[in-house]
Amino acid sequence: MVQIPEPSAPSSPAPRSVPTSADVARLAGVSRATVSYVLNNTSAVRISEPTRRRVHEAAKELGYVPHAAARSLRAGHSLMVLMPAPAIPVGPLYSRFINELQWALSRLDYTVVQYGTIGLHGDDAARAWAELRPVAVLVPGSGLGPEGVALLKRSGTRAVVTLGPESVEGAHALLMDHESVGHCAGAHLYARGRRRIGVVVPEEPGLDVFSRPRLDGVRRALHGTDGTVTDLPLAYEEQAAARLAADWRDLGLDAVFAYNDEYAMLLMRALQDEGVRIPEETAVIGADDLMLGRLLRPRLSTVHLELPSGRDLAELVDRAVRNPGAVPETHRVLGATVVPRESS
Amino acid sequence: MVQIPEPSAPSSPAPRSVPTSADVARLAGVSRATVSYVLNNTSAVRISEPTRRRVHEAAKELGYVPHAAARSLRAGHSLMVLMPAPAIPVGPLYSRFINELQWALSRLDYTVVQYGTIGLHGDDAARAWAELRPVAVLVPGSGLGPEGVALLKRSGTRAVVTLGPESVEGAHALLMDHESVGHCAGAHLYARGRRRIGVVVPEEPGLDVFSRPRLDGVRRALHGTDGTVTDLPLAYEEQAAARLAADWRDLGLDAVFAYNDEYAMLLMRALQDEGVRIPEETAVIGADDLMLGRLLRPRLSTVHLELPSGRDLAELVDRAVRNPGAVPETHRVLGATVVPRESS
DNA sequence: TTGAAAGCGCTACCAA
DNA sequence: TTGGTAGCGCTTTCAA
Repeated sequence: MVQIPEPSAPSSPAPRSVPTSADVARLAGVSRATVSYVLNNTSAVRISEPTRRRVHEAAKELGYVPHAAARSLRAGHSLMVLMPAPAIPVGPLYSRFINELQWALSRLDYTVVQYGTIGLHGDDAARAWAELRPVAVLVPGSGLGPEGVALLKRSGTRAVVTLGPESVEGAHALLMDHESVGHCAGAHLYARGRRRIGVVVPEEPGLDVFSRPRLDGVRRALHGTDGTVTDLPLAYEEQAAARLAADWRDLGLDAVFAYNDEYAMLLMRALQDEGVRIPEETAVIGADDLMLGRLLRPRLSTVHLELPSGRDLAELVDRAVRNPGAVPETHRVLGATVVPRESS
Repeated sequence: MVQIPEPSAPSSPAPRSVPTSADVARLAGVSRATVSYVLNNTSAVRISEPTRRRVHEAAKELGYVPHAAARSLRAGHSLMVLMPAPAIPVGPLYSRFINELQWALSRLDYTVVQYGTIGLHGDDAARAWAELRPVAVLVPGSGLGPEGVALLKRSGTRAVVTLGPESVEGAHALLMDHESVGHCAGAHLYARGRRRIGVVVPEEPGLDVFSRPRLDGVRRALHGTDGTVTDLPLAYEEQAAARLAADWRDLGLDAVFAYNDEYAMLLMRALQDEGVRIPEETAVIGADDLMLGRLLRPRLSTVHLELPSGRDLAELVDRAVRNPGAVPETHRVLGATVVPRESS
């Protein structure tokens, strides 16, 4: 435990302590109860106007700020919605989604907190979250098991919502089915007459949560046809891409689903440098529909992802919080549609 | 205020309340004090092994999780380091930095919390942060004034650190001087013999915090020379770039600093589509040194940014927390160096 | 209209 | 080695 020294050093000018509602009460010449009534605009109680003014002035003079922990301790609950902070760099798509969600939740009076839980896994993470007694927990990705959900609920969390590939017992689920992304891409390539399809699988750790299902999706799309699927491990580096491109013709592929637009750009560049003609020799398709892809030549075909609207998710959370006994909802929320452009 | 109904609905199976340390004590047949000693491994007190076991078993059986708010209320402080969650989509550079910082701070026993404060501004935001009684607050960008800092400090925050263009009275400052980024780029282009230099200024709101200083930096680099600087407002859209490119030759520019690599790619593509030869007719340089730039043809020159290491910042925070009376430190932390490639 | 006081869950002091 | 208990800051019931 970190030792925090008391502010006894003579260097600090005026280590006077943090003002409490009692200080405000004293200065205003009223009781703490009155202070609370005034500052919270308690409607059940009428306080005379002069008193209100005195309290407000005292609070302002002292720079009084209420203590959230004390308040929620007393209240027995907070309106905190907790999300683990993403451990991997996250694209503009997801950033936008988070922002929208925060906005929508704050309109409903909730407070969104992203909690950095790097290094904690599974139930340890769940326990750490539970210590904060959030009213709801939103967990992107996998990693939270049924035990974690149970733990949270026993600690008073009224709604647990997962955003990930699969639903978890006891939790609401927003199924982001990345398998469908792969399926989309695979079906598209097959429809375009491609038969030997490569699928880039990023070597970066943490991305397998998405890349595995995307690969599986392509496999499913090609299942029972005369097409084949080859997985292509690839690190997000120029040389790795160059190596892959050098061997390209030996692989005998006529199409590739490159995991996402960024990997697609990386690979496409390497292929072009190697003289592979796109889309004639090899069709390329990415995913995420980044601006980036429109700027490539040939323009990159992609799979457009439709994330749930922040407002919808906020409403789901609110509903779940108000009715914690209800049976968990499960929604498929990842709309995947092909945006055909020039590269496929 | 959102009304949270008591779990009285018959639908919820067992709305038994959240176990407290008193419950654990009761089940283990010991006092709450003993429970606290055991679960916190208090070294000043020796508890017999059988008792320890009983307590641990009881805690596990009940699924007991301590209540962070109660603990920090009692302790008088928390080890929470608060950051406002970024409101704009943030690049991989910054994501990496945040992660590193979180990791480093958690090694020092701090807990990093990103607090969503969309819609709150200036002192309102500061007040909202202060309610959580964080031990330290890290504020990227501008937007926090001296009053906000004072407010936080009066509420017990022991360290306020800003990461932004300018230092704020009373707070430690990590000066991210984007002016130097522009200066770098401008000096580079001038050295390459360019004289009529355009500077892309994104029209997206929220980016002016960075774009303004970058523009100023270019101006400073060219000040007192025979070079000229023209600002080029540009939205991050294909058509906007196409319009700008269509007028390009009329502008009579021989170089452009495109704010960052993404805008550089957008503009470069539009220019190439317009038949403008790069770098012969117009030199292009971006910033951020994204992978992206290396994949363009010609390869994009860029300004590489060196953010402070998360570990260093974590140590600054720790130092500041332990010695809150000390005079605020100010560090310039944004290393900017040109990476010349083929586009300039 | 205002005040006194209980108590949220926890830790740490003091006593046994 | 263990237990009793005060009190962190706040809200809210009950009395005045």
